[in-house]
Amino acid sequence: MAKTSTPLISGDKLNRAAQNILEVAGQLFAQGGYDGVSINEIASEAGVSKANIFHHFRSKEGLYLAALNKACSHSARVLEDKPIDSADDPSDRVRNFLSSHLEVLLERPLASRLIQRELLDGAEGNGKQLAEKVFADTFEKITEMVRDAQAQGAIKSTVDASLLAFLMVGANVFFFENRALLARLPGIDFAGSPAQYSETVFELLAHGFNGKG
Amino acid sequence: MAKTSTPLISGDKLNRAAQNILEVAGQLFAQGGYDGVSINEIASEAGVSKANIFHHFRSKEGLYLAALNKACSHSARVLEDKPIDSADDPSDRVRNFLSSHLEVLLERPLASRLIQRELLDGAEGNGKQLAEKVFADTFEKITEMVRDAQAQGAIKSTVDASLLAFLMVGANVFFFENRALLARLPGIDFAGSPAQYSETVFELLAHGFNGKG
DNA sequence: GTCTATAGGCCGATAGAC
DNA sequence: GTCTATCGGCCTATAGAC
Repeated sequence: MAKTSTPLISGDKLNRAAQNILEVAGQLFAQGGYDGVSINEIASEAGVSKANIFHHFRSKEGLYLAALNKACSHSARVLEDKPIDSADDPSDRVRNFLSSHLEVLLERPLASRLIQRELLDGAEGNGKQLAEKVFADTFEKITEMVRDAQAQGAIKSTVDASLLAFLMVGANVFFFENRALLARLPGIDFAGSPAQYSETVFELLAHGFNGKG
Repeated sequence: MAKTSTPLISGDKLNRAAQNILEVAGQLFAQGGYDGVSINEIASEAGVSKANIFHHFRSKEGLYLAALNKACSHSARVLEDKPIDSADDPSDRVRNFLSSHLEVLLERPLASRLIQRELLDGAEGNGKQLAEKVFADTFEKITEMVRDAQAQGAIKSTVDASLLAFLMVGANVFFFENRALLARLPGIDFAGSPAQYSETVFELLAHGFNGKG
């Protein structure tokens, strides 16, 4: 269990005004994307002048990176704190991961969205590297958990651990990104309840759809 | 099998120059998003003047909608044509869907990306409705396929058909969106081969990870 | 640290010649 | 149908008073 805890330094020693700007910027960037939000809007929403923003942050890109950095720090820290390994049964650890991970995504939806957005359409550069590190770390952690479960005989050794990890993360992210649309479609039982979704996904992944059960 | 074939009229009666503009615009919008691409860039890339674009298309938004419409038409038509139902074994139909759907996504990656982008960050409006219709139709079609397979005893009746459909679409979309990053991560066998990915996902979904197999 | 004022540039969209 | 030239507006970023 190597601990490569690159700190992903957040804006911790910023004063109240700067923190406020960062907070507002994070929300707006998450909703509108980098190009879709102007410094004017952020200034207006934060109740400060445009020049004040440029006093606290080098440039629009600097502000964006600071907001993304904050979101990534939060996401990494929360996943680190979640006691996934607390359960004794390795199968329960997988079950717990599925629900915990989805809860983390839903807990701070705008931070999650900011990271997802950067992964999907961010230009190559500092921002994308940050977001990709969050993705890779999450992915690595869950892959490791699957391998442990395989070593203990709770998961078939024939299953590709990274594939199962990828499917689990994907199932959660896909639910997170499409939950609004899902709720509008008719006849979807799991749309409104993340906990129910997690449990049903676990059952399906565990036992498969094959047969007449 | 109700056939609600709303045509999603594409720019079929456009002349060569306009088609060219539409093609270029579709590519650039897919890569950069609506706000990330200017009419100047499209004009330059297409080899025409900016005024010419406004001659053929009412506005920037009109051009964007035409490009999105074209992508949606393609996506809907291809899914309609794919002979998913050709297999006799309902289990094979599910297997075929997984690989066919992923192939469709990868066949025209920019069109797929344009639709995905609109689903994720598009403002409420005509564009989002178009993209959501494509999503909903795909989702409905595959749900129906799962229900058929259940009726024939190939899939457990206890499985939630819409959940399985959602997981299958999600597994493919998540692979499509993250394939570049996936290829950069170490130790991922399925990253470079969509066919292998589809097959492995099918096996896992069919039999589950439970047990010592 | 916070503000007003403004520089300088690119934007979407239009006018009008050919 | 295609162009050049241009308009008014909004953008990021800076200057300088307080």
